[in-house]
Amino acid sequence: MPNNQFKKGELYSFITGKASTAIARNLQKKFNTAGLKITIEQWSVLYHLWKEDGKSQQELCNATFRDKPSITRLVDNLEKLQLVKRVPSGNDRRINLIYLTKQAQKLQEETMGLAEATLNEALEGVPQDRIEICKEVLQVVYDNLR
Amino acid sequence: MPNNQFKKGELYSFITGKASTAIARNLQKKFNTAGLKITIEQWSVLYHLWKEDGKSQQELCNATFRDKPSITRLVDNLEKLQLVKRVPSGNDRRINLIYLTKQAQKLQEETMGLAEATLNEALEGVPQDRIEICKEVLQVVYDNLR
DNA sequence: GGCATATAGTTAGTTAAACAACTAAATGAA
DNA sequence: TTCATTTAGTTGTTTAACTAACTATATGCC
Repeated sequence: MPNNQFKKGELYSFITGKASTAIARNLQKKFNTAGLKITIEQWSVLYHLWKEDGKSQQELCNATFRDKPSITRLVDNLEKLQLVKRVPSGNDRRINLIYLTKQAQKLQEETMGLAEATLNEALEGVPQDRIEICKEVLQVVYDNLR
Repeated sequence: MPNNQFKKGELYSFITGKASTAIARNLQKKFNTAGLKITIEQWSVLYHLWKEDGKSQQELCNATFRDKPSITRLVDNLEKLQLVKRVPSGNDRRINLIYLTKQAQKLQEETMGLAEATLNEALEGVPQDRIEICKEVLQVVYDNLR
């Protein structure tokens, strides 16, 4: 018995993720306006390296929910921008460990401030308890499909 | 006074839209498995044409939250697949009206069933009232940033 | 009518995602 | 030790998004 909670007219936004698209575009514009020449996707990789760098590309795949070719090319472009460096692992010669450069470390504070500003705009007028419920529902969706 | 509702550790999923990415991938896999050779993005255009075709490309931009070059190329590819046809508007020679072919009309029922199945999997175990709140929050986010 | 402006759509260039096919290195079982 | 399997990462191809620059047509003001 399917839980037929969705009427057809309601399918669209959930599938296409208009809200997260709007958030990403807003943040990308803030980056551009601030003269920060990085993409949202590059930022999402840096985000996990700021928590702790020296991660392998595979670990970045898991953290960012991207496949291996996507991470290969994102790391390629981040290396071109001199924001990260690939360092071969001593233990396992298949593995690259990805380290932040000094320039990337400088980006953290500024971009995090812009990201918080975007979320504050996005969620203006939404009570905290409803935000919590929304986050929890999205987490279940992710866990159900992963 | 900003409503500083997000702590740093909670930024990531909201911005990157992992839940909607998971939904879109799941549905794309269902299309592939069923032998339906369309992308989610193409489906999102067809979705609005199934409601009513003969829309202009600009109307499709607004409906799908995409810019004009994206719609130009999606319509290009849908035309190559013989799923839509561009028809010049009689009133305004700048405008193309986009009409579904018979083949596209046949796709509607099957793809809508798969989309509902994806959403039922995604939302399994989530009570209806929490789904409603989540949808409303995402709508506010979209309205706030659009 | 004539001209500035706005609107509809296209084209070009860069970045990214999905998939398949590939190389190199590590693992594990006989 | 050897050989199949697994894991880490790369490369090639197609589709799509974003920006900027462009063409063609319509609108509105004088």
